[in-house]
Amino acid sequence: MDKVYDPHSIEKKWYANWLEKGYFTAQNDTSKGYFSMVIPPPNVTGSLHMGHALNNTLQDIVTRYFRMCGVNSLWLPGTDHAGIATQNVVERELAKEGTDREALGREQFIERVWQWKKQSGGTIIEQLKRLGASCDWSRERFTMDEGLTRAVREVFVRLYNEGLIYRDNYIINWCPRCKTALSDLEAEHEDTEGHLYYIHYPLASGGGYLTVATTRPETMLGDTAVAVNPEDPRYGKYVGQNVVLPIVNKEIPIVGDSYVDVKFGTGALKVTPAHDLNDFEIMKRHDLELIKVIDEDGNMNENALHYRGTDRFECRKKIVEELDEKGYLEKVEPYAMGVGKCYRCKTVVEPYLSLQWFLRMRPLAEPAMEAVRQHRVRIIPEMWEKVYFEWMENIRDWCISRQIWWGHRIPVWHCTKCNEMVVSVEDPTECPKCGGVLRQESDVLDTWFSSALWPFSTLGWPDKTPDLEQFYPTSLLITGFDILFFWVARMIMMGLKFMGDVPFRDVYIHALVRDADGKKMSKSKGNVIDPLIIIDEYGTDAFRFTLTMLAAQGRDVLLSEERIEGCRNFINKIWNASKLSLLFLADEKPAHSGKGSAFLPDRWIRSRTQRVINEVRESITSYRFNEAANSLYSFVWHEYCDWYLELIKPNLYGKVDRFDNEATKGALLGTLQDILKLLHPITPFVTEEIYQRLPGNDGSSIMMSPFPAVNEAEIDAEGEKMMETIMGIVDVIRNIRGETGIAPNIRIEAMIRAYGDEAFLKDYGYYIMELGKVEHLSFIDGTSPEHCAVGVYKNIEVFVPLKDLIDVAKELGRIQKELAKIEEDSEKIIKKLRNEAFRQKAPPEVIAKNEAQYTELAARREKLMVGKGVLENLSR
RNA sequence: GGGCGAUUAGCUCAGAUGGUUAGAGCGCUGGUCUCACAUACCAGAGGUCGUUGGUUCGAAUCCAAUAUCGCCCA
Repeated sequence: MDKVYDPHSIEKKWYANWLEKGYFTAQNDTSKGYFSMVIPPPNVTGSLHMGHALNNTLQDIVTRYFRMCGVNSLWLPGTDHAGIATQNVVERELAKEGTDREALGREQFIERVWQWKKQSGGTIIEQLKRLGASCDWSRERFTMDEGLTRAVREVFVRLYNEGLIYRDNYIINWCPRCKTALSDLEAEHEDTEGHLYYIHYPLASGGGYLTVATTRPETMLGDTAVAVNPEDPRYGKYVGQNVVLPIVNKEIPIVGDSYVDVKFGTGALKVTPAHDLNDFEIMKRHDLELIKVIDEDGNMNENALHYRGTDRFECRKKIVEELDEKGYLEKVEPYAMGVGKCYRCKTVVEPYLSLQWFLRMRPLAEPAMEAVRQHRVRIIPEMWEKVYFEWMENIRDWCISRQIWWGHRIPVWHCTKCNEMVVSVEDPTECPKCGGVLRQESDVLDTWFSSALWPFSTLGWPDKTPDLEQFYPTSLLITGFDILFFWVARMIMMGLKFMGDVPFRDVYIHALVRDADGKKMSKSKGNVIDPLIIIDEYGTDAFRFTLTMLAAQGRDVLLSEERIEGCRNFINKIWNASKLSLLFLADEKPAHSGKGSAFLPDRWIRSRTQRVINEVRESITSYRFNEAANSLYSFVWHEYCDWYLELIKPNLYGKVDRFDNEATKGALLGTLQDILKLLHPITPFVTEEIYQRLPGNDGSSIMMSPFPAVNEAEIDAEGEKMMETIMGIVDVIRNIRGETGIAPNIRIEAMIRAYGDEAFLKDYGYYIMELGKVEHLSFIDGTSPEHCAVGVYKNIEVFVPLKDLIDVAKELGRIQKELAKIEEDSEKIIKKLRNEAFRQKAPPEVIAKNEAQYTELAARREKLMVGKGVLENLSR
C-alpha cells in the first residue's frame, strides 16, 4: 500500500465496478421493506456546484446506509428541463450562429433544444457519479420524458375539469427580457434605492391641485383615476370631482377607496390599473378605465404619446424633467423600495396585465397544511414548518403559463372557426363542435408544474406500475430551503391531490454552502469553489467528509480549503491505520473472532466500537450527519489510532507473548471492519478499497455488506474503566514529561501508588512503560518517595524521580497550576453541596455525583500538596 | 412593515428533552523525521457561553427585554 492515499484511480475503479455489478439498482421485492427517495432534479443546463454536492452527499449517505441495513433502497435520479434557463442557453448558441429562434420557428427550435440536451445535458449526471452518488441510474428520468409529459397533461386536464385551473386577465409579473410571465415566487424582491416623486394633479374645477406621490412616474400616462381614503379629512370632499392628468391633459376621476393608506406619501394615490396589482383591484371596485402604456419589451407603447418607443426607465427620467419644466413636480425624495427582479436574468419585472392560466391554490393548500400539522409529513429541522405554514396561509393563485417554447405545452386547443376550447390529454384532430381546424395554446407550463409531480410521475404515474405501488410514498426528501415553496410545498399539494397520500414522510432541509467568510458563493463575487476542482485536488471522500462534518442542522456550511485539508488528512489517517492493521493481519483471517479476548485493549476497543455503532446509527437516522462524522473522526483517530493500535503493537510485533495474538487479531479485524462499514456511507471509496484487501474477502463489496449493529455482549463497562485508568496514568506521565521538558527519547523511572488497583496495573505495566517511555516502573505503598515529581489520576499517584532530568522550579509550577484548577473546580462544587435547597430538591443521584466529585478533587489536592511540600523542602 | 434564525476559545463551529470540572477542528506555543502516517506524534496556552432582568436548588441550555448580524415574506 502506498504511503499516502491516492484517491483518483481508486475512485474510478470502484464506481465502475459498482455500476457494473448493478448494486445501485433497486429490486421489485416487497419482502424487505423499502427506502425510497427522489433526487431534487438538477437543471439539465447545470453543472455541479457546492449546493448540489452537499445535497447529494447527504442523500447518498442515507441511501447507502439503508442499503447496507438490508432495506430495498431506491434513490431515483433525473434532471429537470428548466424551461427558461435552457431556452436561454440554446438561444445564446443561436445568437453565436447569427440566427434566432424566431427564424428557426417553434418546431425546429424545440428540435434544436433536444439536440443540445442530448449532447450537453448529461454533464451534471456525470459529475454526480464522480461524487460517488449511488443513484439507480436504470430509473433515471427527465421532466420532458414521454411518461412525465403524460403525467403533466393528465394533471392539467383533471385540474381544469375540476375548475381549479382557469384562464384570466390579471396583473402578473412580466420579465421584459425573457418575455414571459413569472409566478410570484420567481420575482425576487430586492431592496433598491429609489425616489418618491411628488406630482401635482390640478383639479378640473380649477383652483388648486392634489399632490400624488409615486415611485414610478412613467406610469402616469396610464393613470385613470386618483384615489384617496374617504375617511381622510383632507381629501374626502374631493371624491367625485375630477383632476386633469398632467402632460396627457385628460380629466380623470377622484375616487374614494379605503385601500389608500392615509399615512403614505401625500395620502393621494395615482391609479394605473394596467401596471399595478393594487390599482387593478381599485379599478375593478370603481369601474375605471384601463390603459396600458408599456409593452412586452419594457418600452412605452402607442398610448404613451411622445414617449412611444422609449425604454421605461429612460422614460422615467424624461417625464420627470418634463413635469419639472411644466411646474408639476413638487419635490423628489430618496426612497428605499422593494423591486421585483426576474430570478433567471435579474431584469426588473413589470407588473403587467395579460391573459394567463392560473391554478387555484387554496383548495390544494388546505390538505397540504393539514398533512404537516398531523406530521404525516415531517419537516426537519422543525423550524421550517413555521416558514411553510406562514407561506401556505397566505398563498395566492399560481400563474402557471409561460410565454416561452421549451416546456410542456398547455394541452388546450382553440378552434379557428368557432372559437371552441378543447382541453385534452390526447391531441385532438378537429373541433368536436364544428369540425374546424384546431390550434394549440402557444404557452407552456411553468417548469415547477412538472417538478411538483416528480415523486409520482417518475415512478410511472398515471399508470399503476409496480414501482409506484412499491415506492410511493417515498421515505425521505433532502433539499435546500431555497426551494421549500417552489417545490416542496407544491409536491405535497400535488401528491395529496393525485395520489391521495403524501409524497414523502420526511423532508430534511439543509442549509446553504457559503465561503469561509460566510458569504454566499456567486460568480459575480468570484468566491465560488468548484466541487470538481476540490475533488481533483483532495479526493471525493475527503470532500464528502468535509461537507458531512459541517452539515449541522439549521446552520450554513462554511467551506474553506483549510477545512477540506483537515479531512483529507483524516482519510489519509484511515488509510495508514488500515495499512498497519493489514500488516498485523498478514493476509490471514484470524482463527479467533476476538470476542471475549482477555487482552484489555481488545475488550476496550470492542466495547467502545459498540457505542460508536449506536451513535452513528442514531445520528444518521435522525439526520444529524455532522454528529455521525464527528464521532467517527474522533473514534478512529483518537481511540483506534492513538491508543488501540499503539497498545497492540508490543504483542503483534512479538515483544510480548503473554496474550492470545489470534484473539487480538480477531478484535483488530473486527474493529477495522466495523470502522470501514460505519464510514462507508460518508466515504465510500477509500473504505471499499481497504475492505477489498481485508483477509478473507472474496471480492464482495462493502456497499452490500451488513451495516454494523450493536452487539450488547461486547459492551464491557468494567474493561472500559480499567483502560481509562491505564490511559489516565499514561497521561499523567506524559504531562510531567511534556511540562517539565524531558526529551522524548529519554526513558524515565516511575512509581505508582495504586491503592488496591495494582493487580491489573501490574499486568499492563509493560504497556504503561511503552506509551509513557518509562524505563523502570515500580509499585509502591507506604510513604511517598522523595525527590519526585508527582501527578494524580483519580486516587492513583504517579511519582517520577527528578534526578537531574527535571528542573524543580518547573515541576513546582506545574503542580501549582494543577492545584489552582482543582481549587477552582472544588469551590463550585462545595458551593452547591453547602446549599440546603440543593440538598433538599436536587435528585439524589445528582447529589451523589457531586459528592463523589468533591471527594476525588479533595484527594487529588491532598496528594499534590504533599508532593509539593516535599519539593519545597528540597529547594530550600 | 410582518415573521424566522444566529450571537460559545484568535477563526469556523458542536453542545436533543436544564445537573460539565463548557468540547472539536484549524490556527498558535514548546518538543520530536519514534520501525502505519511529518497529510504525523507528544505536551501546552486560550472562553465571566452578546447584554440586562427573570424562572429554578441549579441556566450556555427555559422565559422576557435589548443590541448586533443574517434570511424569508410583503
